[in-house]
Amino acid sequence: MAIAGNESTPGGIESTGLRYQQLSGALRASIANRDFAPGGAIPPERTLAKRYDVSRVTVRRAVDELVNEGLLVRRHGAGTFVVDRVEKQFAKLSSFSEDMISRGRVPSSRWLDKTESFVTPDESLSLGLSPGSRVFRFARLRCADGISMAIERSTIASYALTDADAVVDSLYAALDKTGHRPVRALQKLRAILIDAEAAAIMDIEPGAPGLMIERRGFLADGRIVETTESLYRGDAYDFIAELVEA
Amino acid sequence: MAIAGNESTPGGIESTGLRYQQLSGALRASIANRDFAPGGAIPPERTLAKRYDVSRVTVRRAVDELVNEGLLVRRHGAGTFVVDRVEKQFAKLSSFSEDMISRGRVPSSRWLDKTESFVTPDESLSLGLSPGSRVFRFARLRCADGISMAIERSTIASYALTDADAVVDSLYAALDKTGHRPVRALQKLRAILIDAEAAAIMDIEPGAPGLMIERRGFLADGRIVETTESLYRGDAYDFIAELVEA
DNA sequence: CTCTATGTTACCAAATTAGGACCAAGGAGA
DNA sequence: TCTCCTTGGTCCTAATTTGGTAACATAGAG
Repeated sequence: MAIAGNESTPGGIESTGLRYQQLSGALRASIANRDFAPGGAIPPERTLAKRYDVSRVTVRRAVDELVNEGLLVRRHGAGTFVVDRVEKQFAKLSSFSEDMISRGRVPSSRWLDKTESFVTPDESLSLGLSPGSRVFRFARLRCADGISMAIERSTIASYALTDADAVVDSLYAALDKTGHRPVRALQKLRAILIDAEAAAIMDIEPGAPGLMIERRGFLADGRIVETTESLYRGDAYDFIAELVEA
Repeated sequence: MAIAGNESTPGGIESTGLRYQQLSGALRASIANRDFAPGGAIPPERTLAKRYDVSRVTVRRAVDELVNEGLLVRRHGAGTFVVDRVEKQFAKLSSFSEDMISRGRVPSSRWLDKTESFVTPDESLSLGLSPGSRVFRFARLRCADGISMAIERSTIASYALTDADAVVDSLYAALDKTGHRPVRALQKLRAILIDAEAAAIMDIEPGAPGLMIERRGFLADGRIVETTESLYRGDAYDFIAELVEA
């Protein structure tokens, strides 16, 4: 298989134009799809160069990216290996309920939304669903000891749940029942100011500091089953993570 | 596709009539629509010139506008790229400079403090040092491509460095030389509002969202060699973490 | 006329990519 | 142990692509 060429796509999405970026994307997909087994070696650089019809320099640059991202590890003379994340277990961010319980607080929540509808174009991209697919939407106000702590908005691919009411308390418990609980997740986190709408729901002042966390949950086969946007109160929540050397 | 002509719009909004402004508007839209992927390259100038049927000079002026607005970045010999929010690999233990270099951005910093002194009682606890021990203190304004990104305040156990001036550029590089680079770290992260003092240093508005990260760096033998408080601009920094759901 | 926006052309400089050579580390088998 | 092969690590040269810059021409507005 060769990487797509560099010809322009007049009405469509632009390709980056840099071959090593296209290649690193292809490799990233192979890792996510488990084409390259976690902990196992990926094909040697010379093989990849032939397979994708690029030079070894380009392969090395593409692999460099993934090594920098921590997805791959090189071992001189042995090969390049997919990092096995199950053994690392660093940066384990526990779920809201678990987190609250471990702090000796009582978690509760109020439903803001619990519906089934069609994907938006944005979601069809991020969930990898075809336009017109159905999804479940859940939104909850999360509280600890009766004090509002966060707003959680989840979108779930329709194949993962029988119906919206299958989620009574824990979303992940419901996904577990259908065998669609994510085994891996990517989280993106940034600091924002809490806007008027969210502030009203949480009964706090607008403009307060907040943490926005976007999570994409992956199934074992690489499909994205869940996207969740969580907005945490900055004045009430700390995140702790343990890091290891890259 | 060609840009709309120059005819006047009688009752409507005044079109500028300058082709490069129309073009920069079209490009701005393409960026907003994600037709040009964030972080990816836009088509080369010669391609844009052909596609929009304008000269390369005009393309360059249009691109100049977007570069000045900070939406695009040029890289000689490589292409012009859509600026993406910095995504920091939260689970990866790397220093600011290493992180920026690996992303192809140019790190720089301004020293705010670089001294040797005695531990405070607080620090003697967190660093595990006996009262009266000496420590190095470093504080820097961190920039990427000349734009302020964070304020970093580090305290280093004195055994880990020969003298304060050993840190020229990268703190972790200096620690590496003496064999005292942390192999593990604990980070605590929370959202805050940037106060007047920090805002003045970073040249931004007070009250902007920020991420405060406290890090304790451990040596292989378990000693804490480093404590760092970093204040990141919320509008310029994303943190990403990959995790395994329990 | 001048001034400005734009087009055309040419060439320079920097980055990517290709392709190759050689070295060093690791593993497999005699 | 030793040898041989594979694999990543490093260096080089050359071609191609891409942005950087300059000189000059053209058209329209004032």
